[in-house]
Amino acid sequence: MRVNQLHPWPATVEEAQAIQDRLRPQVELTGPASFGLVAGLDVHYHGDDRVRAAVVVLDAATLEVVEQVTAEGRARFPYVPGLFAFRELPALVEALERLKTTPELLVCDGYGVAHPRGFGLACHLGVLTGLPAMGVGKTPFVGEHAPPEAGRGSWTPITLGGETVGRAVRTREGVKPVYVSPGHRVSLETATEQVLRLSPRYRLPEPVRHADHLARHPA
DNA sequence: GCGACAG
DNA sequence: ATCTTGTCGC
Repeated sequence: MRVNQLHPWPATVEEAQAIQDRLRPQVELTGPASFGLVAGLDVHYHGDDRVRAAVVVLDAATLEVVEQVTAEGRARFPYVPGLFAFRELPALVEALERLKTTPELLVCDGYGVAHPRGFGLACHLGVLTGLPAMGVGKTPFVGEHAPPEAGRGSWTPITLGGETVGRAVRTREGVKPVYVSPGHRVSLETATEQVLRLSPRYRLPEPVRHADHLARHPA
């Protein structure tokens, strides 16, 4: 698929933050409610700064793999909480460009608008591709939330500065919740519905599990 | 000031 | 993220 050209690469924390602040107004929090093809994205780190990005496209109805690609690269930015996207973006964009199919939803390993400046990795990828995108985090990052009830499907809001920016969603009975937030062109309601639909069996959504596996053990 | 902080 | 064994449970 075609991805917008990457903006000039930031050399400092201030420049990276400025890019986030400049792109943030482009984020849309409404969009389609259902999707035919859904992509999971993940990045594996190895060595000092080597990264391998993986994108796996699934049929949303059957959860069968339709296409999978990887891309190798280097992390071109230090790890700074809140600027995490700048480590993974180049490799993920390169992998997306290798896709023959065009997914209708990107499920990212990380956060969307539940972010210190309201512009996490899922927002960044959504804006660059123009596709609906959502973030699924494995650990709490920003804001406040109460633990959801133990049953699968229960959730509680994640609030930040009085705003609801995401949800802690229980995808498996009695297992730690995942932290869901919209990235681009999806509502929080749809993101919640999708994470549950895509996680019929494990804590993490199938597309992300496939991407994680592929990034670690490339074909 | 200090610690904590998506992956 | 990564460095790492065994163990419990479905």
